[in-house]
Amino acid sequence: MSAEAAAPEQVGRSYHHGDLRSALVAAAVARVEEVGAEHLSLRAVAAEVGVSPSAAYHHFADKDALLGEVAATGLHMLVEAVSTDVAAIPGDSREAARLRFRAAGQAYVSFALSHPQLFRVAFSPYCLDQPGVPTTDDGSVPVLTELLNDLVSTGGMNAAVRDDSEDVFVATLHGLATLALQGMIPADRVPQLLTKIEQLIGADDL
Amino acid sequence: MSAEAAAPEQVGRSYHHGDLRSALVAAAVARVEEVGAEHLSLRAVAAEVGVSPSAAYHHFADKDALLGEVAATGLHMLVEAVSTDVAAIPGDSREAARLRFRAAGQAYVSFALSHPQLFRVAFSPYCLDQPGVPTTDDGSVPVLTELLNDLVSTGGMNAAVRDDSEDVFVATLHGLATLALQGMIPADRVPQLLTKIEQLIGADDL
DNA sequence: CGTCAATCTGAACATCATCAAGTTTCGTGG
DNA sequence: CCACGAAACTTGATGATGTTCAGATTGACG
Repeated sequence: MSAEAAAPEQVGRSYHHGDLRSALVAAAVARVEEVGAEHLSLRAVAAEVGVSPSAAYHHFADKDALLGEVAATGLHMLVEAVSTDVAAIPGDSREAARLRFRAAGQAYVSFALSHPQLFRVAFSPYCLDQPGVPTTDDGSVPVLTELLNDLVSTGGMNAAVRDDSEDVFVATLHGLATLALQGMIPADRVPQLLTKIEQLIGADDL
Repeated sequence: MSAEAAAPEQVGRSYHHGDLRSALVAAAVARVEEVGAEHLSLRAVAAEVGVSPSAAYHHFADKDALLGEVAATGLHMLVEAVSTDVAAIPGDSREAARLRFRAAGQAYVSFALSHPQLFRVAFSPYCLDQPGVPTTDDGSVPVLTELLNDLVSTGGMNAAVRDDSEDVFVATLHGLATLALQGMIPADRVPQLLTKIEQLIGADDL
C-alpha cells in the first residue's frame, strides 16, 4: 500500500475530498489487481472512494485516462521493486555486480507473477501516450540501464557489449515474465532460465 | 483474410446463418484489429454480421468467450506467419538453417508490429483457459521448437544448447516484439538486435 | 407431412460511461 | 468579517452496452 489518500482520514469527509485524484488511482489500482483492467468499473472505483461517479471526470478525461494512470503506477511499482532488490546487494566487487544482475532478473519476473494484472496493464495500450513513462525517445527501458552500467564499472562486462546487449537483456527478461504469466513457460523453470540468460549475456567476456 | 464466412454469400440469408460462429469470430477479429480488444462491442460485431446481439449467446457463453476465440485466432495467425516465412527458405545446409532462424525472428516481430492489437490479445488473459492454445502442459511455446530442431539437425547448434536455449530464445523474441510494440525499443533497432540475439544464442558452438 | 431441436429475434433489464446543470465548499480580496 | 468567484462534488438523465428470456422461424429427420 504505497499509494493512499493523503490528508483527511476524517469520517465526515464533506464534499471536498482532499486528494481525490490520488485516491481514485489508488482504488483503481487495487480494483485492477483484483478483477483485471478489462473488468474495471469507473463507478465501482468511485463508490469505493465514497464519491459520485461523475466526480472522477474532474480529474480524468475519461475511464481510459484513469487506466492510463493505473498503468503508469504499475510500471513505477515494477521499477521500484527491481531497484529495491538490487539495492539490497551492496559491494563494488564483480561478484556483487553479478549478484545484482541476477537479483534484478528475479525481481522482474517475481513482480510479474505476484502482480499479474498490474504487470499486464503496465504494458498495455493504456500506458501509451502516458506522460512520465519511458518510450523510444528516452532510448529504451531505463529500468535496468543503471544495472548494466554497474556491471561495466566493476569489470563484469565491457562497455561495447553493454551497448548492444542492454535491450536484448531487457527484452529477454520481459519476454520470460510475460510468457510465464501466460503459462507458456513453466514457472518452476524460470530460475534455470535466468541462469542461462546470465551465461548468454555475459558469454562474450566473462 | 484467412478467416471468413464459409457457406452462403446470398443476400436473402434468412434466419439461419450457416456458420454464425465463424462469422462472429471473423468479424470480431477485424473489429479488434481496428479498435483493440478493450473497445470491442459485442453488439457492433453482431450488427456487422447482420444478426441480433443475442444470437451470439447461442455460440459463446459471453463476450469474454468470444474474445477468447479472437485471442486463439491471433495466436494461430502468428504461428502461421512465422511458419510461412520459415518454410520459404529451403535447403539442408547449416547456412539455410541459420537463415530460417533469422527469418523466424523477423516474422515474429513483424507480425507483432503489423497486427498490434491481435498480437496483444493473443497474449492477454483472454487466451488463458482457451482450448487449443499452448500452455505449460505442452512444455513451452511449440511455435519455434521445430525451428531449433532444424538448427540442431543441420549442425548449426548442438542439442544440449537447444534444450536450454529454446525457451530463452522464444522469450527474447517475444520480449523484443512486445517492447517494440510498446515504443520502449525503437523499431529501427530491431534488426540490429535480432542479429545480436542470433550471436548470443549461437555463441556456444558456432 | 409433422415433430423436434437448433437457431435466431424482440423486448426487456441492469449496468455502464458520460455529460449538463445545479449545489456545496474553499480561498481570497474587500 | 463577509461577499464572491472558482473549484470540487452531486443529481439526474441519456444512450450504449452486456445479458437474459420467452417466443418465432427454420432445417432435418422420422
